[in-house]
Amino acid sequence: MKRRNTPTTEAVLNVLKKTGKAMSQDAIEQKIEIEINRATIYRVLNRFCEDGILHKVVAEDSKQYFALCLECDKNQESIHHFHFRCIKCETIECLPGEVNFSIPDKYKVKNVNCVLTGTCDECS
Amino acid sequence: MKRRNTPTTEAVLNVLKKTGKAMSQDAIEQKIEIEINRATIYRVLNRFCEDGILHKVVAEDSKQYFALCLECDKNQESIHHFHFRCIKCETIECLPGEVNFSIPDKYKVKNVNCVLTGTCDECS
DNA sequence: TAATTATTGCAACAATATCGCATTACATGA
DNA sequence: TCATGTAATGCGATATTGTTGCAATAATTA
Repeated sequence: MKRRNTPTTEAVLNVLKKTGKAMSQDAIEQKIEIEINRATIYRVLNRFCEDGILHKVVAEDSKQYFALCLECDKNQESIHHFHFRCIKCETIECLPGEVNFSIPDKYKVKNVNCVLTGTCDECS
Repeated sequence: MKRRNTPTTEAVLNVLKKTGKAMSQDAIEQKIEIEINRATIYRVLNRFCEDGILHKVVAEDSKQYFALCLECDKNQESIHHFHFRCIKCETIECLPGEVNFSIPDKYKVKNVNCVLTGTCDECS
């Protein structure tokens, strides 16, 4: 299934590039210039995730946030990093540090979802 | 506001003690002997969280999971640990390791939500 | 330019979680 | 033991988030 370039896909990517942060569908819809259906935004976001262009985090507000994969490796085995969610400015940013954990051999970790919540630099 | 002992509160606590894992409202409702309303279970769980008896994690399935605070300190500053969610047996367990992260000074972390997902010891 | 098929919008749906309000029942003091 | 204040509960309604089916649209390419 080959992907197609559409105004929608470009607009979504541009918003994410511009803010440089992880955003929810809702936040994206608000910041975007053109009008895009909610379901479509989700589909675009999920498609980008499949393609390794975006990654998804679920914060403890139970919402999904999507961000550009920068240092993420395209060869699947992405380096998992922490995310910081500021409750004041309501943004989520990817933190540079890698997530380290130790776990018994037999356990197989397929996904890592780490979000720290609090107030960020500017809001503290 | 003084807490009261009710069959509901005891039943919920007992289920969590018995399994020793983090459970969702749904899982608790299924395992419990008596019939308790959904909203009530949520209220009981949230009350226990306020009292520092339980702690809550949100997994990347966007659901809330509640577990007994064992090594959690009652003096608020609880030691944050990783959680492991097995997609096969659909349970979440608290891992012993502490979550270590570094973050710029001005940032203030108020909550840590870390969930690893995959297959556990028994299901691998 | 026509044809193929990925993409979109709309509406409906599912699931999780919360809230208001009337009712019930726990716990305490008399 | 009983009466009373009020925390806890059940019910229904509601909010929010995210997904899906289907028909219509539009991007690619030959």
